[in-house]
Amino acid sequence: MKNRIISIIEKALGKILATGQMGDIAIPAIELETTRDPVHGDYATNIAMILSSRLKTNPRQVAKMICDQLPEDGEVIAKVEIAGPGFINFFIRDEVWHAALEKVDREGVHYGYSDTGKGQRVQVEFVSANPTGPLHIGHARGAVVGDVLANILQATGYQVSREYYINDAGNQMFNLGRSVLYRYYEILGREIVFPESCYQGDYILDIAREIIEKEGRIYLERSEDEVIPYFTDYAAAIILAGIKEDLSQFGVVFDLYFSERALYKDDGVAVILRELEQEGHIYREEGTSWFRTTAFGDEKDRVVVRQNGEPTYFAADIAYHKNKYERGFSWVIDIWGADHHGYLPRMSAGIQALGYRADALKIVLVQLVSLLRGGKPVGMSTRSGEFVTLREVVDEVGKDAARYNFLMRRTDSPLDFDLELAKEQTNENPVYYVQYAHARIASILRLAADRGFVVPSYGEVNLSLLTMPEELTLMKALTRFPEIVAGAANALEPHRLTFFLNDLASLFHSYYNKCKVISEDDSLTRARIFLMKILLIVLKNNLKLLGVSAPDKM
RNA sequence: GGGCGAUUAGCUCAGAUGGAUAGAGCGUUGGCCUCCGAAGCCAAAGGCCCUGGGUUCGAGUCCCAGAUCGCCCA
Repeated sequence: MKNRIISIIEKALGKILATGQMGDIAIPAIELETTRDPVHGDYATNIAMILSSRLKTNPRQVAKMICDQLPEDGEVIAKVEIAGPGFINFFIRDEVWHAALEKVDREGVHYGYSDTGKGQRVQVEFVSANPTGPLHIGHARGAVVGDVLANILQATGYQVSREYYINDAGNQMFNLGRSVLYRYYEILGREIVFPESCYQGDYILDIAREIIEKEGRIYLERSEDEVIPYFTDYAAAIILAGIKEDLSQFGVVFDLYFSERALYKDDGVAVILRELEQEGHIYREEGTSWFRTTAFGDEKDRVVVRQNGEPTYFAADIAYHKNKYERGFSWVIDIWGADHHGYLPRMSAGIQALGYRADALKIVLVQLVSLLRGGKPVGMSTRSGEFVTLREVVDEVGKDAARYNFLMRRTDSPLDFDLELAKEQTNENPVYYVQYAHARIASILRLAADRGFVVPSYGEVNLSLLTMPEELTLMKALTRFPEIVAGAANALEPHRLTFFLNDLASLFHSYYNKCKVISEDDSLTRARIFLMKILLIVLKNNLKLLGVSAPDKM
């Protein structure tokens, strides 16, 4: 639609240039925007104002020249107006909007999808929490954002893979094993002081009990160093299984769980470091290996191997990202907590040193969540074991409300999550507003069916009967859905979908209160049923991208 | 001390590549169910878009400086 009008404008400009009235200037890119106020038509362009500033003439005069050259066939454009300082406003014929609904009807569950991604392989890595304890509310936001971004990218034609990176090779894993072992000692009666640095949560006790149940006291005899790796693996396996289970309850499923340990197999990390050293990206100083990240814009160089020979997380991350690209992903998206933002320049430097373009890695920072209950903050700390788990939140407020609440803000804006509010099934809770619209429409269609109406297809209704301003507004909004999805994908901003959804629901509720879909007039009723059918499709497709259910009754 | 982000209605927040009279929810006030689902709708009140400069036909949006808040780093 937009492009059609732009090309019409271009043609008009071409004619003017040919007459030489404007002298010899280049035509700038024509920008056509959708207007805010219907008084300004459907689309507007500022081209006359831009040209006039170059020509040093009156913008309205330039606009007049352009308008005079616009064709008058009236196939698409109903009216053109010059307004304000020199805008050219385009009014689109109603029939054009009617015709646009055909596409929605035809594409159905695929409406809104596009192929702009052209099948490029994209990896979205998210959550990636250490398997040292259950996921908590802070992880939940990242989980939803990653999941929905993946959905959106899929909808825009990318081939998407969801991945969870398991940091299972570091110090805190050792600490996990030690925590379980000490609880094991404790339960079996050995007197110990449980260190503060260890994980305090009850789940540690549960794991220790399970080991005792299955294997008894046999580990009491052996040395800590000998036993801890076993305890670590045992605990990590149980915790990871729990994480997977919690995520799946939350509607998040990964294609791959990638273990950090796999990177160290066959000396993998060391090999990559040697390669980078040969290429001059790494240098040594007093036994420490440094990555020259400053060469790629980082503020200082970073350690990759410590004096004791132990590689840093950064070293593993470089190896991991190399691995990602070697698996054929042309584009990699990492979802990080915003508190890691300081890590961004070195990661970018890392992949550039590996020879990949800086824009092959996109990092989405997700801001902190403050958990509230009835307006009061709920404390959280993994170590101390005082936290609200993802599982508890999902059990309490439900998957739909939880997901929707995390999607109501830009990802880079901090978010308050109030358990009481999210649980309330009232108008305080936006997810119900949208779901209610869906259920209401479904209910209308049920009633229509009872009255003997069959839901019609595009060719079976006369849409010119839909003359209410609300109906036209609704149609225009519905045809914007593909743009919204594409925009959300392009900007990696999932919240745009929730705002659009809210707008649609609002348009519908307003329309619903103004007139009745089912009336005495059969052909009008059929046209309106068709409009409701189309609206239902868009609501459902949008909700699906968010991973939120679209109930027919509630 | 350095870096990143934020600052828009009483509160929580949207404002896509700079556009015409600044948007929503909550809260407040007042209306709307004999009528397809009131988990809804309509209306009103409420704003030096943090401050000061700059860029230009035009700035909530872009640039610079400052203030305040949050986070990261030494």
